[in-house]
Amino acid sequence: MSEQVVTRFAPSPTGYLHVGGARTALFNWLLARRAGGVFILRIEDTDQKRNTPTAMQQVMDDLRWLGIEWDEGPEVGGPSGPYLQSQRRDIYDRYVRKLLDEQKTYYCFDTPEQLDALRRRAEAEKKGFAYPRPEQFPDESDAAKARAEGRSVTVRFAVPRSEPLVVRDVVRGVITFAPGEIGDFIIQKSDGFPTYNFACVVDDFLMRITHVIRGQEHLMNTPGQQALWRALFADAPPPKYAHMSVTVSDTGGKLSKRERPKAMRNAIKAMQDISAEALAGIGNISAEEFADFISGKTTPDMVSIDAMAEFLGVQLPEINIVDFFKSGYLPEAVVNFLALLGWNPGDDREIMTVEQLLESFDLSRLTKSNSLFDRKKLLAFNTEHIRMASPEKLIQHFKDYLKLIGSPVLAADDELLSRLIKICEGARTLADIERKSRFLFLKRDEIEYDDKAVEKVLLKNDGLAVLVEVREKFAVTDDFTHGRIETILRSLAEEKQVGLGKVAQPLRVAICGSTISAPIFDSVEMLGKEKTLARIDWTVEFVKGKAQI
RNA sequence: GGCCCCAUCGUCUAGGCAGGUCCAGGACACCGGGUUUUCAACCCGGCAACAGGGGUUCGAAUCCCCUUGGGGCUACCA
Repeated sequence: MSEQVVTRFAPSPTGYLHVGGARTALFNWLLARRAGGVFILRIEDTDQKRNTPTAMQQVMDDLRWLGIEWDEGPEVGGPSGPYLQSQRRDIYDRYVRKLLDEQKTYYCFDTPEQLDALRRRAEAEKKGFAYPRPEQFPDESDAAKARAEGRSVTVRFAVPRSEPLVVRDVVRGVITFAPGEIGDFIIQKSDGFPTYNFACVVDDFLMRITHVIRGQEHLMNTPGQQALWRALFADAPPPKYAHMSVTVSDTGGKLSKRERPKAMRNAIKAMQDISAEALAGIGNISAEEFADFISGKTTPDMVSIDAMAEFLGVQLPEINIVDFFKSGYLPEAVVNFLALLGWNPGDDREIMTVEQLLESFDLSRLTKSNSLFDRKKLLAFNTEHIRMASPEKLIQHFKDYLKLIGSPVLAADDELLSRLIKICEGARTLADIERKSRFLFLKRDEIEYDDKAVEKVLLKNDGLAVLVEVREKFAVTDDFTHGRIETILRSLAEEKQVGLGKVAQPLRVAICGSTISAPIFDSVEMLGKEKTLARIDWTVEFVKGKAQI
């Protein structure tokens, strides 16, 4: 029997791909690639209410950005399609029918209120809730009658109670659930759609999945799913299950999409004198919605949150994969970091390429305990991956990044881009490189002068006077090259018996508006004589005007 | 409340299954110093952990039990 490994990533399309999902996808992909197997992307869109139309595309884009390609799934097809569960309803219906005929499942007609009451009673009695299975299962005529009366009809799986349910987990070993502990769960909803627990089992079988790597939040689903598997596919061996540790946030609890709205809310609360009305306008939500958001009652969608954050200049914690892209991270760094969240190669290696991860990945080295998402470590990884990346790759990533954020640096040709990248050696993110370079591509009136920089560097310590001297020296040289510029600045500093910083900083602020830029000699050379002189003139004028006020 | 999982530096972890080689190793963070035209990067040094309590054993971070703490699930969500 061929032992081909088949894994899958099965997201529900409710929004962007977030770090937790990306890690799950990565581990499954790594295992499949490592084993020369098949990696499937399956979209679990069985909840009509939660699906968002653009989510599937977003998830696919994000996976591809990370370099995770699927062998079967949307857009690429495959022998077990369709890969959207919403398009497989007839398949699920057949299996529900089979189970119904075999008396392994039964119809239910409860209202939400009735179920609620049942749960409350269990809680009051300090017992776990398990649906009370009827002595006699309702038959087809009962179901037909209920439907005719407009009552909701669901189908529940009668979970075997003769013996404990035993789950063998790759990470956690043998886990035993007492008989009756896992209650009869719904496999078909009243709208006719299958539930996750059912569709998942059917599809894992039909798509011949051999390994399921997923988050620990699914551990409690496993005994039920395995029981279902035995009821449906007794002859086929179930997939091996590996439940990974959960990634927790530094603010406590499972890392989730709520992180960003939460941070936004806190930021708004911490701010003085901001107009609720204006902000609501920015976020394109009503005043009521805004008030509800601040009070914690509701959460606007991500577009609103992002718009408000951008308007207020608030840096929200990255949580979706696309957030990291926007912040200037390299996919290689994100992949590397994600891989080490709950897994390690068993030696001291940390910075690893995808190829190295592929060589080393092994299910037996998944860790059991939860891990905290440490952004600072990711930053360190990113710094290292920028350093390691080949010039070709880095320039491509940089261009993708510039395009994404709509940077003026996009105007640069490849030669200039590679020079910018080179002189910004040591950058932590692509955003650093962009920030240090963009002044070259701005018109004079687009440059924003940082008040503090002007104050500290130009108004104090004769900064302005030094700047004027620099201008005079620059004006009389025709050789406006890196070497010449360096000579001019260094000799001026020497002449004045001051450090180079005293000369370079005023010039830096003059040409880019801030104390942070690419190295000064390169910056001046790239900007060119004409623009440099013009910016100095403009700055001198601007600062003089400011000093008078 | 019920069920389940987990527990080594601030954080991610190695070591644990096959107890002595671990007065616990690495990385990030942090602190101090160096380098320096800014921000970074870089170099050197330092701080820092086996949750607590019982066992088992000649010997326990490693095995067992309890306590405590953290997390997950408890939906006609996935």
